[in-house]
Amino acid sequence: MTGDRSTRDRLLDAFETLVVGAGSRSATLDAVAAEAGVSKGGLLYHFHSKDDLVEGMLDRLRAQGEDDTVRMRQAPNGPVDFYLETSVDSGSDFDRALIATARIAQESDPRASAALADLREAWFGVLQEHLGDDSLARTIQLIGDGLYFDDTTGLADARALDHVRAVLRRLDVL
Amino acid sequence: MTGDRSTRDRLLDAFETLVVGAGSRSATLDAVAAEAGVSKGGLLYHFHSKDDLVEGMLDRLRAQGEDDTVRMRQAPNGPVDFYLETSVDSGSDFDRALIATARIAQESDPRASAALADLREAWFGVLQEHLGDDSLARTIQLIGDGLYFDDTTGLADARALDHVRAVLRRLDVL
DNA sequence: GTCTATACTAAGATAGAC
DNA sequence: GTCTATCTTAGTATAGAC
Repeated sequence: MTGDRSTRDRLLDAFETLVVGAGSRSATLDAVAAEAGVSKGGLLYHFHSKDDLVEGMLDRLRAQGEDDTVRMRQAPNGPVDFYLETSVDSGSDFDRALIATARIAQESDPRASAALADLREAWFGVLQEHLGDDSLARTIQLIGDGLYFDDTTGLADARALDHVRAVLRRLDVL
Repeated sequence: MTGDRSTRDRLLDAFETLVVGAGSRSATLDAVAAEAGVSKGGLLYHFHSKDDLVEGMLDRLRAQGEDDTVRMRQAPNGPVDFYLETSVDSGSDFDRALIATARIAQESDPRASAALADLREAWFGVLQEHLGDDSLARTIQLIGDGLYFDDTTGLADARALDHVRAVLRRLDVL
């Protein structure tokens, strides 16, 4: 068990990086292989098709998502602040997988949409459980979605999170 | 001045429809021409390239956006409710143009990002002016972004808007 | 102003050597 | 398990007829 990533993992990393950076359209087999430092044939040994690459990414995302909800429940500053903070892209592996998945979901891939929907349901569950208030939980989830959207569209505002915290304090949530 | 749309407009409509439905990758010249009921050659007479199609769409979006901020200022239930309501896709021409543009922005087209940023700045200006509160204006804008994001990712919740209104009433905004 | 035909290019995928 | 070479398809764009 060294820190080395397997070729398979490096290929998934490369795929996500390219999808995040320029859309799945630009994440061609050639580009993914080059980014991972592997030949196209090498890539196709691990993943039979581009579609297979998506499946592999979603499998990894699901595992990462389970870890995330556990951390959300146990977060020192509470699940709400944890959720908001992690809605802004911190550059983690999980963020990258999430952004890549959302992009692919928007290109009408039902498997990606389903994976995202599952994740969101889990997050909402933790928020609802903690707040005991559907409207508040939904609204906070929407704020998280907004932070996330702005980030991925290049519209991010550095002070956005502080503004949100100020408003949530008025609602006695933080 | 009849209700007929010019071929040029029908081509832009078709382009937006395809981008919204399946991403700009699927909005091929063949597909756009077919959707508009024109041959590929006919399309290329009006728009010299796919890129030209994007420019045409952005020009139209800017004009639609100016109309929208005027309506937002004059909305009977106030700008906040107008903004939130129009953040959910109502199927209007403007919504379609906006969703198409956001998708193209996410594929790293700086012109699309810039057009979106201008629109958002205008909306924020109206919210800020009406509320006199930066934190609240930003937070409401994020909620709108969240509503919009959920809509475009197939995660929309029919009751989301009601939940948001309930929370905003607690803040004496609505 | 719109059409058909076609050249060019890029991407996905396969086969088989090493 | 990874490589090179190659086939095939699909998409962009041009040329020129009508």
